[in-house]
Amino acid sequence: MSVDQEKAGPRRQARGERRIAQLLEAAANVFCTTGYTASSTNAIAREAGVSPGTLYQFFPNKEAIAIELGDRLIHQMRETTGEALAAVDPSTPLEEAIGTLVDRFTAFSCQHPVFFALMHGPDIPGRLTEEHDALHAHLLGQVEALVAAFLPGAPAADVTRTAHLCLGLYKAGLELVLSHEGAERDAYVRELKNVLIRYLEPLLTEYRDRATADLTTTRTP
Amino acid sequence: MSVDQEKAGPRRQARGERRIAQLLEAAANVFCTTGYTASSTNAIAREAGVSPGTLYQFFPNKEAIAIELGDRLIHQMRETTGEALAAVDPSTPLEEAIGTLVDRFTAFSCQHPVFFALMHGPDIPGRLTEEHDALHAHLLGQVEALVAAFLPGAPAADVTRTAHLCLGLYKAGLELVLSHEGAERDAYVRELKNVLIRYLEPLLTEYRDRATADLTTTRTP
Amino acid sequence: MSVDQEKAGPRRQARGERRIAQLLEAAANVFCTTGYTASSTNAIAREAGVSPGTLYQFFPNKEAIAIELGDRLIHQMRETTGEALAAVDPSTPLEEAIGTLVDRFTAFSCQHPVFFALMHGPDIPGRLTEEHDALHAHLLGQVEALVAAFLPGAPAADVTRTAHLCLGLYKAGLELVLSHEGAERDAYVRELKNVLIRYLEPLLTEYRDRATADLTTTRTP
Amino acid sequence: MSVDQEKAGPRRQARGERRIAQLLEAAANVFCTTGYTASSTNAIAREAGVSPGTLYQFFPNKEAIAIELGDRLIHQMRETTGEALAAVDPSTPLEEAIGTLVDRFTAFSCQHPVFFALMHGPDIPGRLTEEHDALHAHLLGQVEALVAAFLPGAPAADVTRTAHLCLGLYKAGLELVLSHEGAERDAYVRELKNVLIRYLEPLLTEYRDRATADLTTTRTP
DNA sequence: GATGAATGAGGATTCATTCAT
DNA sequence: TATGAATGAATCCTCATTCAT
Repeated sequence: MSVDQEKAGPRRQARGERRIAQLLEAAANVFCTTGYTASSTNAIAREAGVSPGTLYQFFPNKEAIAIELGDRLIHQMRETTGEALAAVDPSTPLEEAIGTLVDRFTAFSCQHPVFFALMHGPDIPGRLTEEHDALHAHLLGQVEALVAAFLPGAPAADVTRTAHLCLGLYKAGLELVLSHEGAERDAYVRELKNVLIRYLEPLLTEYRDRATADLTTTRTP
Repeated sequence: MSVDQEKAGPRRQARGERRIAQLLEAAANVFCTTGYTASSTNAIAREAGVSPGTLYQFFPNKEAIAIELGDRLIHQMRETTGEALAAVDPSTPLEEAIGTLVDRFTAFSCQHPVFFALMHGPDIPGRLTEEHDALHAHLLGQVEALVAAFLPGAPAADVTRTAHLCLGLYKAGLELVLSHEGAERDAYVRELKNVLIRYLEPLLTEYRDRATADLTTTRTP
Repeated sequence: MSVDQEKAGPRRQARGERRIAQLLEAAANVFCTTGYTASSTNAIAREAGVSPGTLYQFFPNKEAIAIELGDRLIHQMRETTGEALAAVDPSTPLEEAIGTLVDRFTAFSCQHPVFFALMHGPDIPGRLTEEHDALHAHLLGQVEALVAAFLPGAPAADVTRTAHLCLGLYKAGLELVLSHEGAERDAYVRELKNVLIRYLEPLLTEYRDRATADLTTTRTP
Repeated sequence: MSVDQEKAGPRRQARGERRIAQLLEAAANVFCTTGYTASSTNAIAREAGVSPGTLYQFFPNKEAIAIELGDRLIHQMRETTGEALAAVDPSTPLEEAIGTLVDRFTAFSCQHPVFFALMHGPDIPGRLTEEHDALHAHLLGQVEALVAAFLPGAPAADVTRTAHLCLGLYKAGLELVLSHEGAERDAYVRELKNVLIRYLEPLLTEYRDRATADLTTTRTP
């Protein structure tokens, strides 16, 4: 809290931040080219141009790197896609909403390929590791919020299930999108939107009808 | 001499075949619990209760194990789901077709959890290793055949794309199915069917209409 | 000793002999292409088209194979080059003797490349393994006999030393001969002869003179 | 920062250099006692008193160790025997030249027994591995230069062949020298010199005469 | 005799992580 | 902070040899 610390502290922190950013970028590259499981901390350090020791000065282990990377991706995503999410409210036509969301998110994923690498955890279904869990949980939370908004009155279990499905379908579609280019990629984007729209549309009307019915039922005792 | 061989040969082979089956079963377990990439041949041998050397008497490396495992799964799948596939022809109502297929395939996947582990290749999108490729290619081929049958006259590129999508959606749904149990699992199965039906239904009518239009155009010159 | 044994015995032995020959031939091939140290018994068995177990029915270990191979080579060599050795007596002019011997032995080595592989033991000077020792000792014995014949009256130590040298020089030359072909190989053969002739010629005259001197000294007291 | 590097850098390098020297010395010992092919990196690490991982921090594999060892030997040899080579020019009487060279080189080989172990490649004639090749090529180059100097006007092929032979003869002699001690060793050194002198002497006069003849022929047309 | 399955120690090599400087 | 050397357990895989059939 002394003046000295106030001067040195930020400078150090600044340097530390640069190192961390550098390491995370390197990690992103390595994760993308090698896959998370097969990536080694030594390889990340090498890619970052620092020694292994330096890496461990900032991260206690490999998983921590992935977690931090995931967190930063979440933040960046919020900044990039936040307005899109905000602009989407239940009054938006579904087609438009899905269109905007998928466009934004696929654009983000294309710019940050590591996003996909992190989403695809180490294969074991059920057993999620912390970093993938964090990323997944975040996305799921957002999707759940959206689903809840679009399906008012739907039971929590249904909302969760629908959100899980939407996220899963999106990830599946994204994989195909990322593994193609040009016109074909665009075609996959289009189809992914169709999948989601067609799946959700009936749910929307179903719950709208049900809500009306409930209303009627309630009003006419 | 021929008698000798007839007696001894099969006996040897029998023991070997048992070992192979045992190793493959062990590998399936290890792949499921550890994930393919993180699985080690030593762990597989240990699980099978044999020495590492024994494993290498039958398989040259880890990939070969996955390949053989995949091949056997494909065969078993053919036997188990073959009639379902055969019974499905374009005259079948889509809902019924999808229902049967998804039921059969999810049942199979639930009985052979390693099937999912092998379908989920080592994280790196695009870079497919041989064993996952084989499995994936087989499934894709079947799906393509189905899609082609249901969308007669569709351009090859569309068929392929649709097949890719269906398979991807199925895999995504399967992951959710496998990670739930009981009633919730059933619910996911239902929703997975809905996803596929709703996505494909419009394509069917679209191509049917187009075919009719072509017919009309051709007939009235 | 019964009739049965007399019938079966030889037949069995004949079969065994064939197997042994087959294994030794395979071993020769493997030793030549892989080098003795790096050769594996499994590889030899595979090359011979038999199982590892069969190999161990005839040879207790890898070294025994090399020993037997060496012994057979010695026998074959005796048959092939024996007359050459026999024909060489001190009355033969050195040039002719060396010429004949080198020709015979290089011809033999070219026909049996494993001969060289076995002569070149596992690198460690001094530490000779049994099989190479046997081969080496045999050759050395023959060379010593020759040297002793050509240098009558030479002290044993000198004979041994000269023999060691001649054999060493021959082996060095042989390596060069074997690693060339056609005219160049012939040139190396010629030069190898020259090396030996020029080295030994002075020794011959030296000992002849010394012998004469001794004679004179003894006669004129 | 530069100060840091100037301070830290060399210190690190110093430690590393010491380790490398230590590892190379250990490797030399192991190669000598076990032979190159049969030597294991684990054994080398053990001999050096470090863990296997440490070895691999400095050398990517066994061959790299041999290569570096060979390189250092070449350098040491240059320093130790360089003046001897330099002092030898065609005007030197052959006997003296050979005497000096053999004395120097055998002295060096006796002090560095691994030199011989590395010269003796892995048994397979023709198939040279990089490390032995480097050493061999270096020696051959020097011998060729000498031969060319002593046999002016000799065709390149003859020079190369003669060099190959001299080197081979030297190696053969060296093996004998190394496997004896005391007076007997000296005797082998003497004989090795004799071999080389007697083999080369006639070549010298031959080419001298030929050169004179050419001169005469040219002058008296 | 012959087979081929079985062994387990040992080979090269990698890797997450720690530590002295 | 930063370095890079150090670790040692774990990786994949091989090999000489044995054993039940």
